[in-house]
Amino acid sequence: MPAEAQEGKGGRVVTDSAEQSRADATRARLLEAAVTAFAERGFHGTTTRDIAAAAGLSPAALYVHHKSKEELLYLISRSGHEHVLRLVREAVASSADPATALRRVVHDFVVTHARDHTTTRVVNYELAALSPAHLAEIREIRHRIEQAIRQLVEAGVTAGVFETPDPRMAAAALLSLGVDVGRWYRDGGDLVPEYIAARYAEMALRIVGAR
Amino acid sequence: MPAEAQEGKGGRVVTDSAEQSRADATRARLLEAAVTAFAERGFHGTTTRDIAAAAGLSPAALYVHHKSKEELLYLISRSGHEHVLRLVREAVASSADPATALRRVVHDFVVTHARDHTTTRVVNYELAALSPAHLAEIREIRHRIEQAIRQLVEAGVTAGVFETPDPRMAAAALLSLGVDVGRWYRDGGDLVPEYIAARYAEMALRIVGAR
DNA sequence: GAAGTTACTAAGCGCTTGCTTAGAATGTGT
DNA sequence: ACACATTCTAAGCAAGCGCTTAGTAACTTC
Repeated sequence: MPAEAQEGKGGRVVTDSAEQSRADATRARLLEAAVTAFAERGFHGTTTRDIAAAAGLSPAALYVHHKSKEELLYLISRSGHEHVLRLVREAVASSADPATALRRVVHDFVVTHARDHTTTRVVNYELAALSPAHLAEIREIRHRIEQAIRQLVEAGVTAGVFETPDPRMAAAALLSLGVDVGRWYRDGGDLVPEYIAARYAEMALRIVGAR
Repeated sequence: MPAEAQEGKGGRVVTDSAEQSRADATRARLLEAAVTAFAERGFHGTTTRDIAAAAGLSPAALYVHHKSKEELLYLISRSGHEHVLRLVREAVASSADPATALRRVVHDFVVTHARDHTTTRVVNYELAALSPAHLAEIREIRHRIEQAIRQLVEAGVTAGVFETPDPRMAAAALLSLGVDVGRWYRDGGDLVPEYIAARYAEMALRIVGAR
C-alpha cells in the first residue's frame, strides 16, 4: 500500500504516494506495460520480453521487481477488482433511495469500464491465467461485487420501488451491461464514457422496473 | 460446405452431412477439441499438442487436416459467427411486429450463448488471435449482426411501439446482454438456457421501452 | 572520493512451441 | 491378393519461451 506511511527498504520514509523511489516508479511502469500488453494480446499472447521492452528495460529487469509474469497479472487483477468493489459499495451507500443508488452504481460502473477499458479487459477476461490460489482470492472479490448489486436490486423490490420477476437475473443483466462495455468500447470514438453511462443508467432503471 | 452435394477427393460423392469420410470425421474431432481448449485456456494458452491429444491423435496429424493452428480458430470463428447471423436474421424476419421479433431475437441469441457458451467464448473473446485477413472477414459478419439488431430497434421506434432516447445504445446493450451470457454461464447450474432467455427477452423489451 | 547499496543488463539455460519430413500402417477397388 | 490412395505417426528442427546467473553501472552516504 504505497498510500500509507511506511519505512522504505533503505531506511527512507515514504510519506505518501506522490513520493516514490526509483524502484517504485519502475515497478509501476512495468505494471502499466503489462496492462496494455495483456489487454491487447492476452496473458499467454504476451511475452516477458514484450513487457520489459515497453517499459524501456532489459528482459531481466522484470524479475528484479516482480516474481513472475503471473504475479504481474495478479497485481493488476487484484487492484482492478478492489477498485470496482470500492466503487460499487460507495455508490450503493450514496443514497437511501434504491433507484438513486442504482443509477449511481451503473453510471460509475460503466464509466470505469469505458475509461479504464484496458484494465477492465484484463480484469474480466484473463482470470483463467491466474494461479489457483490467486484465482480463488479474486473470485472472492468478484462475489462481493455481484452480491452488492444483487442486494441493491432486492432492496428495491422489497421497498416496492422496483418490480421484476427475478431480481437475481436482473442483477446479472446489470453486471453484464457494464462488464461488456470494457469489451466493445474504443477510445477516440464519438461515444464518450459519460454519455454511455447516462444512457445505461436509464436502461438499468427500466430493467429493474423502477417506478 | 459439407451440407451441399460435392465430389469427395477420392471420387466418392458426398450426398449430405450425414455421410462423412473418415477424414471429415477426424477434421471435425480436431475442431471440437480446439473449441474446448480455446474456450478454456484461450488461443495462445493452447498448444497444438493439446488439441491433437484431445482428438486422440499425434501432434503431426493436426497438420494433415488443417493448415495451421490459426486456421482452426478461423474455422471455428467463421462458422460460429455465421450461425449467429443466420439466427438473428431469421428471428428478425419471424414477425412483422417489432416487439415480437425482438423477443425472439433476444431469446434465441441468449439460448445460443448459454447452450453453446464454449463456442461463443471463442467467437467473442479470441478475435485478436486471428490473422489480419481473417479478422477483417469476421468483423464484416459481426457488423451485419449488429446492424440487424440496430435496424430492428430503429424500426420499432419508427413504428411507435418502442420508446428510447438512443436506439443505437439500446441495441448495444441488447448485444451485450447476450454476448456476456457466454462469459458467465456454466453448465450444471440451476439456471437453464431457456429460463435465462425468457427473463432476458422480457428485460430487452423494457430496455427498448416497448408499449 | 572511497565504500556500500540499489538498479540494472548481457548472456544464456532448459524447455516448449508451431510445424515439417520421411515413412509406416490402414483401408479400398479390382 | 495386389496396387494404390488415404490416414496417421515417430522423430526432430529452428525459434521462442519464462526465468536465472553473474557481473556492471548508477546512485547515496560519509
